[in-house]
Amino acid sequence: MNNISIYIKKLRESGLRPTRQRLKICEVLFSPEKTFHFTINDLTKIIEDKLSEKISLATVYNTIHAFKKKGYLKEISINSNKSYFDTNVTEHHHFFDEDTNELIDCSNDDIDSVNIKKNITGKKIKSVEVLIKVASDNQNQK
Amino acid sequence: MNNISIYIKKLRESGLRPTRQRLKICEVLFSPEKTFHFTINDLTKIIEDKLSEKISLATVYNTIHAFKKKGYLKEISINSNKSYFDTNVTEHHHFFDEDTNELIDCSNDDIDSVNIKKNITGKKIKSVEVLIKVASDNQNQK
DNA sequence: ATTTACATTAAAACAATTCTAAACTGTTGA
DNA sequence: TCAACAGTTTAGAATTGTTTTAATGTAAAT
Repeated sequence: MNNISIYIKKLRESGLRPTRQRLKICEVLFSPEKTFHFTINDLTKIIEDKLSEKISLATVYNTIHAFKKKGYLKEISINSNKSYFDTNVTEHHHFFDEDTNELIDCSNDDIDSVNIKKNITGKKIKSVEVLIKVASDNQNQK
Repeated sequence: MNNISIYIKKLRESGLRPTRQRLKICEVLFSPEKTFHFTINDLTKIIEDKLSEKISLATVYNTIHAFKKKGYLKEISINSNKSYFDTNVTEHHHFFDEDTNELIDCSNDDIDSVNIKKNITGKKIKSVEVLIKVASDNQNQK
């Protein structure tokens, strides 16, 4: 199965028709070997560079949201004015570099698995996210 | 030392002069026995109820930011359009109820302490936050 | 090919936050 | 005491990220 068919499959499974714009979004998101983090703004810029034409923000937002809902993307919990997404949808945690505003994946070498001993009654755990904020030694906490 | 003097001390230590508006903010934040979570909007509403007059958003924002910088308040990492703050500044973690958009403190009974094995070179760990998202059993992940 | 339901788009709306500029207040020092 | 200054409050404007809207365009089913 070639890349395009995979993209079409992902789009359909997310309830979306494969269109030129959405396939381009897929190419940017799912063709790189390494997973990565992005904001909507980042993504739009990358797509417009590759496409050499404008893409509507509304299209980007709606596609990203559908992928997130389907589980093809994860949104990272972070207090920022912007939303950060991750193409790595496996269970993992993050460092956040306050000097550069950059997210960095945590590997199993970096952190022991988190053990939740007790949950809220009547609720189900949907996700567990660890965010480790770091900064240069000589810098104040944000 | 009475409450007012404590508030004045906190304000001065945060680089702010004690004014009527700011003392009211302190009263709402620091007089309750139990710590709590709030958004700027929540806080503004509470203050206006107590004060029976309007307080400018700019005043609330500037005071909250000064307290956060000084460490008298913590901001919780969460992907939401709003910022959530916590008057509990001790190291602890949170449940986030996706049904009600409510933050709930995690106690030591709920979670084992998180062990970071390896850090990013040249950086210092500023904080470690765990966010456990929960929802009703019969509900989809947001 | 026609039809229908869904997509794309630019622009408007919206919400949280930050900025601005004018009026105000508390403090300091003549 | 009171002028002068530094910092404060305020309403409203500006900014930013995101969502909605309504008109036009396109994919896919018949």
